[in-house]
Amino acid sequence: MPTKKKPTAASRPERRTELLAVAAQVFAAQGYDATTVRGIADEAGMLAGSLYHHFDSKESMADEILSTFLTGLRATCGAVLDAGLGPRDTLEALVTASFRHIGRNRAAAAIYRTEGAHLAGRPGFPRLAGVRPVLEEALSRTLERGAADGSFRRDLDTRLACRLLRDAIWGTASWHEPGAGPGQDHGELARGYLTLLLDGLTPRV
Amino acid sequence: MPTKKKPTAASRPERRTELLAVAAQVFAAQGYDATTVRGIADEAGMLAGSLYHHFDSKESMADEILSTFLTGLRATCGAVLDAGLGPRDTLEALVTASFRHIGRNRAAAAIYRTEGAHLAGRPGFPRLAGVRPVLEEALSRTLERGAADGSFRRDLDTRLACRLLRDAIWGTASWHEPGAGPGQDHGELARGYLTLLLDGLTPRV
Amino acid sequence: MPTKKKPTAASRPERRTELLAVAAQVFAAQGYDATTVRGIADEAGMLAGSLYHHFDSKESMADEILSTFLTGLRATCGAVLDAGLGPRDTLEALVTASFRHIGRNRAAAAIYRTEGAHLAGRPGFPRLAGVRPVLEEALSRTLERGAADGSFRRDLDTRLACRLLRDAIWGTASWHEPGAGPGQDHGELARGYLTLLLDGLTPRV
Amino acid sequence: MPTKKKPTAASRPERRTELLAVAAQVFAAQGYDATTVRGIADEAGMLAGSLYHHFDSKESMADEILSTFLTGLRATCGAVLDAGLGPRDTLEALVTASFRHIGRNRAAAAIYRTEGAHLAGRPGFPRLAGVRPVLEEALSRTLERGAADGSFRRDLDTRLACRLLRDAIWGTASWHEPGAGPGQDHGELARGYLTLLLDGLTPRV
DNA sequence: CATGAATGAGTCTTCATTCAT
DNA sequence: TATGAATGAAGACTCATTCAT
Repeated sequence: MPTKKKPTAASRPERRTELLAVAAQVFAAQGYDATTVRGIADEAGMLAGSLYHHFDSKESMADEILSTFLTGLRATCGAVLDAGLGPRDTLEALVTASFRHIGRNRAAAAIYRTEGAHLAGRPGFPRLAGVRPVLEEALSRTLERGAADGSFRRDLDTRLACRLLRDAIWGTASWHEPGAGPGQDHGELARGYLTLLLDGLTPRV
Repeated sequence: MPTKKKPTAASRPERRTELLAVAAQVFAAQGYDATTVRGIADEAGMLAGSLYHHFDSKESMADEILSTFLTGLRATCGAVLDAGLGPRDTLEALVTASFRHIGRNRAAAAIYRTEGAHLAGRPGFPRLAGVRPVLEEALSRTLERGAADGSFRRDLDTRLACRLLRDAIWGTASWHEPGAGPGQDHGELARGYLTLLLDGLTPRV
Repeated sequence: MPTKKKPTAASRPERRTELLAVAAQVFAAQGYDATTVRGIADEAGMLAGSLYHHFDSKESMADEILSTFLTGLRATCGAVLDAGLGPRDTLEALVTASFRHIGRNRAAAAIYRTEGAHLAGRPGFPRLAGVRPVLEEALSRTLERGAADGSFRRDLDTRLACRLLRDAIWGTASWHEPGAGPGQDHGELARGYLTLLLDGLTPRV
Repeated sequence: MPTKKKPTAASRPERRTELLAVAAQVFAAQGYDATTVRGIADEAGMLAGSLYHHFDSKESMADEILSTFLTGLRATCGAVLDAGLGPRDTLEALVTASFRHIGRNRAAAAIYRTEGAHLAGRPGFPRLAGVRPVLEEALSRTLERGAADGSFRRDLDTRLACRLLRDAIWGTASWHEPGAGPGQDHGELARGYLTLLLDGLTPRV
């Protein structure tokens, strides 16, 4: 029987995704530990026990939310790095793409930013445990490349700059303004940030 | 009667402070909700129940840790703003002082950064509820002043810059490297960050 | 939406009632504070935590037991007063009906008699807090009416007589003889008491 | 060494008595189980631990309060019975003396009435465990004697009458009116009650 | 005698999870 | 798939009691 699926994951992938979106929202709003399975179920219009027809556990929900988000981020960063652009353009593309990915997965990003470190250390988050900080690595490599070839200041403290960029990018995940439009901002935001940052990174004329 | 102490809040202030330091460490390492009172007590070398001789509740411990930290930060920022420096020097001083305060209260800062938003919304954190984002306000005001008087670029997007600075500063709270020396770094770190940032903020020659 | 039930107050009313009966028995036997939730659960053949599927708290159980009992007593007294009988017949009916109600709810009555006053003062017993002493009021009114119209001695100290009656009636709640048959006694008991009491209240021939 | 006393009872009997009076008040007001040792200590102006210089345990305090009260009641009843009065006078004397004793030890009486039955069943109340219901026995004997010799109605249901008297007497322990004068009432009260009761008990002319 | 810090047992309550219907 | 009753393991908190100072 080729249709044999995992025991508990027996629901339409459609429904799964819906439920994960709800769960992500609740996790982001209250924190993973403060979120009860019943809280998620309430929000989804069902009873707590019913969630277990779709997921193995509360942990597995969060693990899936986060690893899906991170897989997407990895793909995004990988595509940018593989595009063969120069350091400056690569940096721009990384920032822009990150903003977009975070903006499109606000809840997951918020969970990851605030609780990723704690959760990764726990058993029950296997997919989260081994994850490398992709974005940070991409930034680091790009900055070093640019500092070496003169795209950026030669005396740039790349480790510091990397952290600054990283924190700036992830910081946006916390701007919980749900009122803000979902999509179009990311572009402007990224450009604004880049203006601020690049003018500090680029060597003077 | 100033000598009348609350029943539980008694105990010599010395011990209180010690215990709060321990608690802060554990909260920072595991997250507030994942931390058990027994975990704190273990670390402090006593039994869980004994903590209640010094504190009213787990919540009150966290509330006190965070509000003490924030009160200090407010004082720090206030002193800088009151010094009557120009926008650029004020900004430098704010960043330096913040780094120092965060560096000296690493655990509290980490808790605040990762869980402040969640915790402030809960009952049981009265002192945290009404707190204004002091640092952010100080940064915002300083940036606007500098943009107006030409200390910074006149076309500066102050809101964006404020957020960038804020996220950069708070980001350091997460750099958990306990190996890093506790004291001397903050100065260099602040200077390094300022170099990166100011060169982007200052108008071109 | 009348079908919207409180989350915990759900469960079929049948089971609720059963559990409350068990709880009442245990409360009556050991006292409210000395009763542990686990003790009730043991008696009900379930685990302590499972009780919280039916009730919000230990307090709410006792509150419901007592307020249900008192509501019934109020209805009983009200019906008697509304029957339009003369003072003497009203008094007889009040005593008889009270005995019956107490006899049919022995456990609740015992709890109320011994702990009602203490519990009503605590938070967590909202339904008990505002309750008027219905039976006492009914007795008082009837005695005064009878003293005025000559059904009882004109020089009757109604306040004293009211208390005597009240204490006599409630006293039966303590006669915990579980061996005594549940039903038929109340009638005889009430008649016996009335003989004792009325011959003292009725004017001499 | 003839001055060797019990280990913990090492305080002036004076102080002991004071503290027991405080304890009785608190027990009566809140119930034995709901009363904390610290609550008693607060009321006594000392710390919880300090009470253990005077008493072995919370249980021993209550046990002493109750057994002292009951010993006094036994003596009182005994004296009345030994006076060699007729049934009617004996009954009057019993009621009057009981009222007085209860009125002078309001708190202890209230504790006994509401919690005596529960507490006597627990270990830790040795002096309370074996106690006979002296008052009830005295009443019962007197009623039977009177029914036999014609002092009371010959067809009197002595068991019922005994209970009625008992409940009426103990009922006064609950009349918590702390405003009411402490002493002089008991006489009037007893006389009032006796009027009510005796006119029902005495055979008709 | 009194203090106050600490103990250790126990209580109520929560919650993720299971499972028969 | 969904329900709702039940489980069992924990967790926060309380409190009688002890003891060194």
